Amino acid sequence: MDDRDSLDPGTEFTSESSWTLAHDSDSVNYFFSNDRENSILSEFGWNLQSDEPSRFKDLDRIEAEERSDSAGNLEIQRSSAAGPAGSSGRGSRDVSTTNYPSVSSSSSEDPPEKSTDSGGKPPEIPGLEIFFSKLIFCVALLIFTSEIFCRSTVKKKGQKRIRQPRFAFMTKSEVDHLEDGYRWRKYGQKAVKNSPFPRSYYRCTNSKCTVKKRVERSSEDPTIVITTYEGQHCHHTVGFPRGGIICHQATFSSHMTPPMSQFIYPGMQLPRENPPSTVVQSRPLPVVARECSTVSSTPTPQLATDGLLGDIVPPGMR
DNA sequence: CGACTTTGACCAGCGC
DNA sequence: GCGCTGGTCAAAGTCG
Repeated sequence: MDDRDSLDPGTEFTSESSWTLAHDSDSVNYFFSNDRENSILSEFGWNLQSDEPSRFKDLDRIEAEERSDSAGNLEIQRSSAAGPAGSSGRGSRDVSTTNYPSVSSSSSEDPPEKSTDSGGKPPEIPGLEIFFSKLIFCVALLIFTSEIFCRSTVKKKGQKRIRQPRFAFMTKSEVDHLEDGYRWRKYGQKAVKNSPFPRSYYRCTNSKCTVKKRVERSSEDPTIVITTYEGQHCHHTVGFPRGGIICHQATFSSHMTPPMSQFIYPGMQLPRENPPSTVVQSRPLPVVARECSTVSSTPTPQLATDGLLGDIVPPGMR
């Protein structure tokens, strides 16, 4: 029996802007995707990838496919169809901006990132970009950690390398290494087959912590950063540079099953099991894998006034 | 000077 | 066994 069941993966809870946590019960990987094209995030040009959860594959399968098939796609749905067009990978993405509505995250009609050409300079809002980057990762990480602690890793004798549960997040970002509340030390970088972009390897700087993460750009859409976490943190997050500290409520241990409510701030809507301020709207999900939950978060486009995470982190958690 | 990044070398796993 | 690839190590370099 799996503790993760406490999350009730079948539960659907959603709100105005919903993110989908796709959960393939046979694998250990979870993917977030934004399933509303006009969600606030995508309005700002920031979106987790929208896709049918069923199209997401677990990482091991992805890797197997990558190995066996030169065309090994990560099944990343492009939000800007032309891929690398025009811009050379990192740092090149425009925060599409002029008025948000023009962005429709996952549709193929998106023109390739055009940028500054038409008329005036599009107003850049790096603050927003950073803000939503952090927002996305904060929320994703919260769920991720809550999930990851629900799973105990069984060590087998003789196994040389124990692969811990891994979780991948795809985020539209021009920043490769997105802030997630922990401090990381880079320990390697490798060129990846079939990708022009290198993959970076990070380890949590906490000496007792074995969590690793890999960061790479999608070869199909360089604006997408794929971050893969492996392992579990055994410590609190560190503060963000501007003073916020997130999710320090839980003292993590491998056998814990932290309820989602431990990680989710009051503004967020929670699964049914976690009553506080739960507002559940039943809403048909587009295509739902065997198990799929929609985790809501209602990010307001309002910018933080007291730090980039100021309005992400609930007051009680600061 | 410590923390962190860079980067080439090395090792292990896997498919052929 | 061999070669390819991913993952890690560790020395050197960089930065604040």
